[in-house]
Amino acid sequence: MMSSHQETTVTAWARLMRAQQSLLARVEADLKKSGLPPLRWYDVLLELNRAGSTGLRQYELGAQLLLSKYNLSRLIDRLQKERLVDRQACAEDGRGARVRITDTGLDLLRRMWPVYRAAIGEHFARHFSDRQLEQLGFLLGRVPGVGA
Amino acid sequence: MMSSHQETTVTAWARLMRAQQSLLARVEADLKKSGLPPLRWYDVLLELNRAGSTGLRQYELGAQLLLSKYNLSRLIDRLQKERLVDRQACAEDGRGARVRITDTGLDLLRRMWPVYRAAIGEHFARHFSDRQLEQLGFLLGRVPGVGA
DNA sequence: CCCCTATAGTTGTACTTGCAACCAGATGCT
DNA sequence: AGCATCTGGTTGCAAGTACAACTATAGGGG
Repeated sequence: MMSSHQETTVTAWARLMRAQQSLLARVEADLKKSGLPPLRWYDVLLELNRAGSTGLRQYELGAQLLLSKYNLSRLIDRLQKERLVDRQACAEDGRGARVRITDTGLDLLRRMWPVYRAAIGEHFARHFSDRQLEQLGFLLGRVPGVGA
Repeated sequence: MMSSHQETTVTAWARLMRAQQSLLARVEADLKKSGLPPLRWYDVLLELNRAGSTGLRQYELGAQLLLSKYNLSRLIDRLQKERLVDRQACAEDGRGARVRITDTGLDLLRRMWPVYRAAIGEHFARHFSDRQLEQLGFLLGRVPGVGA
C-alpha cells in the first residue's frame, strides 16, 4: 500500500517522539529502582570525565547537553552540593567557572554505568539486530546537531 | 572500520535521545514564536478530536500519551480553564470523568497544525528522503509500546 | 583610555512535574 | 450484605524548569 510523503513523515515523527519518551521513562525508572540519581547527572559526569582534569566551562557543557544556562547553573549547584563536581574560578576568563568531576563523582559514574547499560540493553538494543542499530544510528545522525 | 555491538548500541541510543531533545526544542520554539501553546496541548486535543463526541476517559488519554495520572489531571485543568476541553461525570463509572474537546479546542487544534507541520518539515523531514523516513518509522516502531 | 555591546553565569519568580497521601466509587470474596 | 482490595482521579508539598532581569567581565571600536 502507498503512503503519502505527509503520512510517512508524521509516522516517523510521532514514533521518534514516542520512542524516546517511552525509553527514557523506562531507563530512568530502572535507575531509580537501583537508588541512583537521574540520567542528567550521568550525562554531566560523563562529559566532565571525558574532559579530564581541566574540566569544562559551563557553556561548553550546556552546548554539549543542550541545556540552557540557567538550567545548567542550578544543575551544577545540585551536583556540587553532593560533592560530585567542583567549580573553580577560570584563569583566562574572570566571568566563568571551570567545572571538574571529583573522585566521588567518578565513583558515582562508575556505579551508574552498569545499571544504565543494562537498561539500554533490555529496553532498547534487545529489540534490534546489529544491522538495524547501525541504520538507526546513521539515520538519526542526519538530524541537525546530532551526527558525528 | 569495525564497531563493536556495544559501540553501535550506545551511538544509536545517544543519538535517539539527542535527536528527540533537539527536535522537540526547535519545534516548541517555533510554536512559541507564533504565540501558540506547547505541543502537549496539541497532543491532547488531537487525541480528543480523534475520539469524537464521546470523548475519552483520563486514563485512556494517559495511556495514549504516556502521561502519569497526576500530571494529566493538572494538564486537563489548564486546558479546561482555557475552555479548550470539558469534563463531564462518567455515566458507567462514578469515579471517572469523560473529557471532550470543545469548539474552541478544535479551533486551536486547527490553528496549531500548520505551524506544527511546517516545523516538522523544516527541522526534521527536510533532512531525509522518503525512503529514509520510512526506514526510520519502521525501526522506531520496533521499540516496545511504539509500533502500530 | 572610554564607551558600547556581547558573553558567562546567577538569581527572583512563576509555572510544571514528581511523589505520596488521599478520597470515592468499583470489584471481588465469603 | 459486609469487608478488603483495587482503580480513577485529585491534591499538598517538594523538586525541577522556564523566563526575564541582573552582575560582572570580555572584546571591539573610537
